[in-house]
Amino acid sequence: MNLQQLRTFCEVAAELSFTLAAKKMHYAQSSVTAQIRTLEEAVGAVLFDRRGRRIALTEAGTRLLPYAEMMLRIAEAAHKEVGGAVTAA
Amino acid sequence: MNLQQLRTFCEVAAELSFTLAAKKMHYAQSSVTAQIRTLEEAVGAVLFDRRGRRIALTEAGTRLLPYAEMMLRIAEAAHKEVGGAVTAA
DNA sequence: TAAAAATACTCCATAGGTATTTTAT
DNA sequence: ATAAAATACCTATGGAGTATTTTTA
Repeated sequence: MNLQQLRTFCEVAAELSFTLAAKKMHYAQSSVTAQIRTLEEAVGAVLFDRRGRRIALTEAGTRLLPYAEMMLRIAEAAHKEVGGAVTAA
Repeated sequence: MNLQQLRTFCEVAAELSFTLAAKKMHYAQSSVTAQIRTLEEAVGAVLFDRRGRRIALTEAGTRLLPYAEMMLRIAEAAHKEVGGAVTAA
């Protein structure tokens, strides 16, 4: 599990489409597929139901979502807080 | 910035030693050095003062630490919550 | 001089891409 | 027939290692 996968996961969950998420994030569609698959392996659960051209969050995916969003928010906050640091105490 | 770097960062901050952190985490010492350097580049700040064989958290490092710990805690919680899922709603 | 961090380098795993195939509307 | 996801395959980057050098207590 890593932050980039979580970003992609959130985007796919928002769009409910691998293809649209890929476009928004400037990834190839196959890269999004791969990222989600890797994330699914990492957490040990299927995150999306693939039903032909429709996808939907599974229960596991639904549970993961708020955690993912939280981590991304914190990562962003950390980046701001620390990146602004001049390292002079 | 990724979770593995943050784990390593927390361990180094706890031990105040690249070498000890490497041992604990079963990394080579040079890998820890590299991870920290990459993380420093990612956040745009030096995280440790290297003073010969002593190292110490910089102010930026001190600021980052609680965020890193928080992200790791949430990641662990997410893993538990979701990994336990049977995906059957 | 001894212990720790940095550096130089090598190797391999994987992330990302393109092209194609499968699948369900 | 078409649009979306999966798959096959390739390449390049970088993550991790070993070996060595630099540094300072």
